[in-house]
Amino acid sequence: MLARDCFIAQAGLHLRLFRGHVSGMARKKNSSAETTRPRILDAALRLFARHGYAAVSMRQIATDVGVQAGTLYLYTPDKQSLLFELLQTHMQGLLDELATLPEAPSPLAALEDFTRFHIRFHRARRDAVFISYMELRNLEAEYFRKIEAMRQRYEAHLETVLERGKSAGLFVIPDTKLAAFALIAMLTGVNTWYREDGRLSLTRVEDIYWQMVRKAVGA
Amino acid sequence: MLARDCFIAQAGLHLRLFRGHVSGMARKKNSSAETTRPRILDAALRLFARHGYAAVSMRQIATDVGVQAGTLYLYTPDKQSLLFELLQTHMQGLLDELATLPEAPSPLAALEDFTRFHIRFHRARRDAVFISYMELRNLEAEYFRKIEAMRQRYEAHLETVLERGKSAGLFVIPDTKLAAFALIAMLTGVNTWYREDGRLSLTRVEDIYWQMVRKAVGA
DNA sequence: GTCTATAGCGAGATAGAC
DNA sequence: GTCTATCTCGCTATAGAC
Repeated sequence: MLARDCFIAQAGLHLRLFRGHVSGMARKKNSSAETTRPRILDAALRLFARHGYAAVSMRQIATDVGVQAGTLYLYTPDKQSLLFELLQTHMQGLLDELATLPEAPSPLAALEDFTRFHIRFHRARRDAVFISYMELRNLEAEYFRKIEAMRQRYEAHLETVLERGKSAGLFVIPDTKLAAFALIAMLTGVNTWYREDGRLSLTRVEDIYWQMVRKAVGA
Repeated sequence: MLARDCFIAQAGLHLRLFRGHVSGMARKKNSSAETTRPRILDAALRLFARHGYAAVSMRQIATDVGVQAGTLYLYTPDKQSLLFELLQTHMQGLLDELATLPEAPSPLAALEDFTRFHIRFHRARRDAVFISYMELRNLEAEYFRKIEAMRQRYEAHLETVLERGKSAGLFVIPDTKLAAFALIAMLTGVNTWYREDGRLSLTRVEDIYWQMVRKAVGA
């Protein structure tokens, strides 16, 4: 609680300092500054996914980026902020890309679009997905609520699709909320076993999962 | 490998010392010795599940049990052995209980039995399940392989059921392995949202999931 | 069988030189 | 903008008293 307030204050301060610095200078000669921060986030993403948030030290992240540990604190107020930013960026990207899906002509088409989108997006960002599911508990309460709210907006999209198909008499679903949970868990599960050099292409996997999804909702 | 042998040797040593002490004395007044080890495992299970293996300190486990940190090392050679024993015990329990399921009269009945068993068992041991999925990466290679092999034996059971139903013309399944992965992910997902005080009983949840499973395999 | 005490190490984070 | 140096803290694990 106290730690939380302290953290928010620090995050605000850091943001202000960082923006002021960028807008105040016209030079662009030393481009490492613009690329260091993304590289820190990339390294943190990969290391957190591989070893777990708690198991990764700031020193490891720094080594991976090629800077000293102290340098990290020019770009983030602390380790927790790094995690939160990764999760928030991931969830926002998920919602943004979902919003770009074209309006489907039918609930069935909308469900297929969602199925293929979910598999593709989650596969492409498997590290972020893994962190999103595993490290939520390491977020302080306020941050946790924000990420959780974004996740629920994503689930709500699928629920709406299912509800429409049910109302139109196309789907047979005993419980819309449970069906949404079940389908998302099933689709996300692809990440636990799929390998690029396996016997199936991702498109083929999409096809097979779509068949199972379609049958599961009784269409 | 070395660590494991070391652990067994030490556990044996400890057992011998302990027995010698008890048999040498007639008293039984201080019974804490028999209960301390299980209590350590219980505490570790709960804390690992809640905060993650790397985030939990031996001091926290000791505090939870009500002993000093140093005392833990009378019952386990190190922290990693604690994790491995929890995972192994869980997986063995899963396989043992699966083996007690009565022979089903048909592949459809066998699939229903599996579905309900999986939901019930995984719900009852959610902490161990969570650790099994999250903390595998914290195991050293040798330990990892052992747990992984047990998991594959469990999956093989479901694949066999699906294959039989497919051969009998009861199921329509484009790919048996993918269907097994998909169903297990879907069923395990119950743990992420189910609450004892929610609107649905676990039996009702089993019913609803079984309907979805049955339709997904085309039966 | 549990305690206190501590060795030895590495963590997160900060200060100030350049 | 990055470095070196360092503060303070908590960790795993061990030693030895009782």
